[in-house]
Amino acid sequence: MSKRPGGMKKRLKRGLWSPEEDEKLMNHIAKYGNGCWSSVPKIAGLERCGKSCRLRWINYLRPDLKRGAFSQEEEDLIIHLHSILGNKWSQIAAQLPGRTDNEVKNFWNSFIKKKLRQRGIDPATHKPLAPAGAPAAATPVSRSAVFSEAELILSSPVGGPHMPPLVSAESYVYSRGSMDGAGGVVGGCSDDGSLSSLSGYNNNQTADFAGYLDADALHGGVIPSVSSSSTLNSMAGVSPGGAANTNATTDELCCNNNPSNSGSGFESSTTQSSSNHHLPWLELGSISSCAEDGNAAGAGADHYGAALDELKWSDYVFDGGYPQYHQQGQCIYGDSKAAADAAAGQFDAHGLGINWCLN
DNA sequence: AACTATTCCAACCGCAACAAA
DNA sequence: ATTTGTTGCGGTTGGAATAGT
Repeated sequence: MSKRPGGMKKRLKRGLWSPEEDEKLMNHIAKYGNGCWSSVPKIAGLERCGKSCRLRWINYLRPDLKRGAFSQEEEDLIIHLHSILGNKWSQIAAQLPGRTDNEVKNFWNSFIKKKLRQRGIDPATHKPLAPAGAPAAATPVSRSAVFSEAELILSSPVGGPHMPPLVSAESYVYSRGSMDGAGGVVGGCSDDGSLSSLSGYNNNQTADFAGYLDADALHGGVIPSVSSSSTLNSMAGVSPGGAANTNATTDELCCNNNPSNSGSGFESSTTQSSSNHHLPWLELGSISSCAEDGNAAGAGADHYGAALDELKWSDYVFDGGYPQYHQQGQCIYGDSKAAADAAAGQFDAHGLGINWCLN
């Protein structure tokens, strides 16, 4: 599946990853943690660029990935978040534990987009499509206007108990139930392009940004900062080296993420709120959240780190939890999507947490 | 059965942001 | 202040899988 030859000094392998390569990479991460991706290929004996290794890990090998079909709730959430955030896939994915930005993006492009169009909604603007013959689509919503508002929202402290509603609820209905049937969506943005109304995230239930973006509503996660929170950091998953990546010195960084290092191999999300209900291993350990700045500072982090000391990453990875390969490592859960779905039940973040904690 | 078209998704690319030297 | 290296993100692409003829 080579994309382009790309004359490099040292010939790097491209295309699909083989099970052997995956194993090497997982072995490497099990041993050293992640971080310093540029050195990973050399140390791990992979003929890939570090970037490719990173992608492979983030999008495919990470044990906290959910995989399997998107649920109705996830789909609705994606649509709704997209209406607010636009193509900020990493931020959208951050609200979907176990999902990667790539996965969400693909899902959007291959499924949701189509579906919205079928229902007469412009997936780009989330407004009703102009009827055929009408002058080109309804004045496109000024994305900048929308985003600036969204970003304003996002950048403002979330969770203020009395954050005023930013929009009133009207008729921006995405919920499947509401859309099925004649007419689909009506209403939407105000003339000035701002998202003046967003409602019915769930069956016309009145909603507003503030409510929608409430930490609890968003799987307990605080909206990630636009700056640097990555999917990896902000998803409810293992984030080996997460904060360490940003704080450690280079010397430390290059593989200081060994899980045995005071838990630093697995930092909790930078975007976790105090509610960790999507961090089952935290629940199991009754661990409070970490500092929001991603430094995992404070008692919560210490607690977390201590608990994680108990984890045996390599045990998990290579003991039972190690995925089965299917055709060039493309399906790590079994022979079919069904199997994958079934497996997901025990290999999702929850199962993972349990496994790890039990190890 | 053979061929073609379409769909889906893993992986790649380029760019931007950031940190360290 | 500048350069260099690393990481993260979003857009795009190639090809395997699947559906249709």
